[in-house]
Amino acid sequence: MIINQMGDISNLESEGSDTVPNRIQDDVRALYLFRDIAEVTFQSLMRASYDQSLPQQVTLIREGAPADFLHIVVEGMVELFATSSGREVTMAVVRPVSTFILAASIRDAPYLMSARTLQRSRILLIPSADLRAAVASDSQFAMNAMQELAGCYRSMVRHTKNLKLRNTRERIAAYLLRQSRLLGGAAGFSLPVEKRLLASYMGMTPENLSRALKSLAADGCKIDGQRVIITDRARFESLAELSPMLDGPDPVAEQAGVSLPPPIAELQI
Amino acid sequence: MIINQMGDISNLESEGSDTVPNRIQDDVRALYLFRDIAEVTFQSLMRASYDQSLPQQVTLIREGAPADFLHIVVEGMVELFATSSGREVTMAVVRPVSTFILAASIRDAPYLMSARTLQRSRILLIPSADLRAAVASDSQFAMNAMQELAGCYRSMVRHTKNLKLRNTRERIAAYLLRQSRLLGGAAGFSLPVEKRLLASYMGMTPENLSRALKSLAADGCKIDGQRVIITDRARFESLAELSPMLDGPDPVAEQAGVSLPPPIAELQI
DNA sequence: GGAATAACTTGATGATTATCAATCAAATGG
DNA sequence: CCATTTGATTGATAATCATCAAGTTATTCC
Repeated sequence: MIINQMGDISNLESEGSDTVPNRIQDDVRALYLFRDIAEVTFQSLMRASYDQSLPQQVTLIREGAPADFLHIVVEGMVELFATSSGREVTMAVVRPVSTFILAASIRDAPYLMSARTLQRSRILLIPSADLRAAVASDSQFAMNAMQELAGCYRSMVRHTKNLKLRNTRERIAAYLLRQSRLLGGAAGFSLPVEKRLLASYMGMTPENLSRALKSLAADGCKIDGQRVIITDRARFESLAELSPMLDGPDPVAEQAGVSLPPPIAELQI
Repeated sequence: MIINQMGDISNLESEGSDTVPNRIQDDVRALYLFRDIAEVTFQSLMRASYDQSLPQQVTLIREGAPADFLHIVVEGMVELFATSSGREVTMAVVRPVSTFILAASIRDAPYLMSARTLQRSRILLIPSADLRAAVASDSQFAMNAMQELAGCYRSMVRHTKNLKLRNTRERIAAYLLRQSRLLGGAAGFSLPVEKRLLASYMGMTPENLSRALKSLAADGCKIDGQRVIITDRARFESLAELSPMLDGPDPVAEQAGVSLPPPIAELQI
């Protein structure tokens, strides 16, 4: 295990796969990537993998480093971000149970994003070499990886289109309406991540996000802290102008570590 | 053949695959996607495919339509673009020999981008159903598709990082320096596409591109029409600040229809 | 619980970028 | 070849967005 090269990881608990609990194996098995693959393939991956618990605010991947592991978030929350000359932007936030940086592992190429824990997290690390061997030997696994990567690509295309075709206010409105739709059209929900991450993901400053959110009250959407309430759906929808080509539904975005988590539903009282 | 549904395609010459010339088959065969796949797989795809010649300015794909075909540009030039409420942005420009919209074909999902010819073009259409069947039956083909899609995803991640981490001027400088690097560090070259397309691809208006290009003369890069001359490499490099994580090299971008074409080299006299 | 930290908000200001309008240059099509 | 169209440039202006500098609220951690 070469984790300690990374410097700022301490207190880690790495263990052979025989210690990956069944509960976790079941969760991982349910991921699209592993669906219907041969049991022997899956077991060999589990056996080769490392299960580590990390505190909050630990950098587990630095962009540019060789992609030695496919990562799977089992507990907690991980931010994927990118940096350049001092600036930093959020590229995705990953919640359980999801893989991330599949593409780098498959291509045996350097990571294009960095990753840090936003909470105490439990991460399963599958060595990329084992992953590639498994993909080469199990054609169902190869098909799954192919489908997943095609989906990742399409999610990123959507994200790029959003950035280029909509301005700040439009991006926010569309995002909020998509969140509502993910909950079956719920009028109220809570934002899944801090606003600073949301702002960075959507390509704007926290200040502008704050102002824009406030201004949306006049268009049928009220925000109070983390809570969002769509007060005038018709009005808000006409503002947001959702379109299937920009706004999905996107079946892959959930599990593949390419966007933000789904919203948090209201408690039914 | 259902092409005529598309409305604005006329004068097309669709033909059975027995008429796809060997020269073209050889070019297609050389694409990474088809490398080392079984001859029977390749031949069945060629037999199922349509070879069409299209005039300039023909829309061959509309976003939202089902992805009935994988496209391969054999001659000419094709623009991939996206639209939303009246606005339109260039997502890629594809030159021979390259595939495009592989992800939609593989996923059997709607196209996320539209496509139109920028010149008189020759396009090979491979029915997506045949493509998926071939991928399912030929594991080498599946591996190639998987690798290609991983590369497409990574190219799009790079593009998104560029949009979010750099301002207009920085994006332009980095782009020009990348172009130079593609020609082995050539000081002079020509832009591969019209500036309006370049501007839109990089997420800015033609006016701003024009102004920024002019201003770069003071930083070591002179632009005259389509011609670019890096006059002070050291100075220009320190401005552009290329980084491997944003600027590649990106081995996939070439053949997969996810970015702009390479620059045009100077004639050696 | 209360201090300390971090996140969020708000206002003022400035930089960046888009839009509009006009001109100029280049390419296209009879 | 010339007329027409399309693309590129330039200047003036406006909109958008970022930055800076407070404040305020919320969270975290003894």
